[in-house]
Amino acid sequence: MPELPEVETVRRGLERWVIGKKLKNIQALHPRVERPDSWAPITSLEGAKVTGISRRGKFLWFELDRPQVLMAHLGMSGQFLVQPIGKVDERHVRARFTLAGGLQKNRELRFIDQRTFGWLAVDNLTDGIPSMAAHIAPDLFDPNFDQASIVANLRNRKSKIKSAILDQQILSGIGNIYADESLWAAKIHPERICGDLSAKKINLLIDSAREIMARALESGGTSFDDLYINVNGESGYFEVQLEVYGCEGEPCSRCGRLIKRISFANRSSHFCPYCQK
DNA sequence: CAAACTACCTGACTGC
DNA sequence: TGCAGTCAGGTAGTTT
Repeated sequence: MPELPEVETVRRGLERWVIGKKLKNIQALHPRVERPDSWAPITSLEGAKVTGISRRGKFLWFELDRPQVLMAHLGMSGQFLVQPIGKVDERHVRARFTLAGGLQKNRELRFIDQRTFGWLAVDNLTDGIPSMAAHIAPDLFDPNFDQASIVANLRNRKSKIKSAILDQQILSGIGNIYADESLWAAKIHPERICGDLSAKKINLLIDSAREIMARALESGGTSFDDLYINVNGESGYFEVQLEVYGCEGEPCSRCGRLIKRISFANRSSHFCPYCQK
């Protein structure tokens, strides 16, 4: 569920509530909450102080006062919530950390995940990047994002453009919502072959994605229900600005034709059949 | 190798 | 009301 703007909203919330705290009484409450290739059980981080919260694409990690990091991915339904200790648990609490020290007392961090595609892990850094995120390309807001080389890379591909922009190893952060929204903004049909698009068109697509995600971030992310909420439990408001995602059968705001939904690569694509040839 | 497909889960909703 | 089918914001492993 969460894409870059939602994960970044969560990161900022964690930054505010968790930096400077020590992780205590760590509990893993579901057999799949830890990635099988975690370098150590998350409980081994007992007493670690959080010094920073970083992100690449949709991957998050907690920097600690020790060489390891606590790695996290929200998957389709993961959430972090900061709650008073002892407050009744939400329905799918998968892990818990008491936040010790600092000014606000008696708070705990909960990792909640209905569908269990999210995970936590202990990981190590190489050149500042955890091994579990090393295969993920820089995202559209990363200073290392090299747009010219990504455009060149895409122009050499034979896959459908939407599949390519969802591939986190080419460029990261874009998910199904922002892929559809960006393709609509750039007037590109999701099934167009990458190599058939001009460099200008691909640049427009990436610029559109960056601009749309920046606006979504200002609104606190996109959410339709309580499956995406920030660390304070609040929903984002960007859904009111969506042009195509979830708008099947509604008129396109540019041309008035009805938005269509098709299925490929096991997921839905929403687009305007007139604007996006 | 790149590209396409499948599996991994729970739960809400739709139509019969 | 029950039950089968569909759908959901993601990634990783396998197959072609």
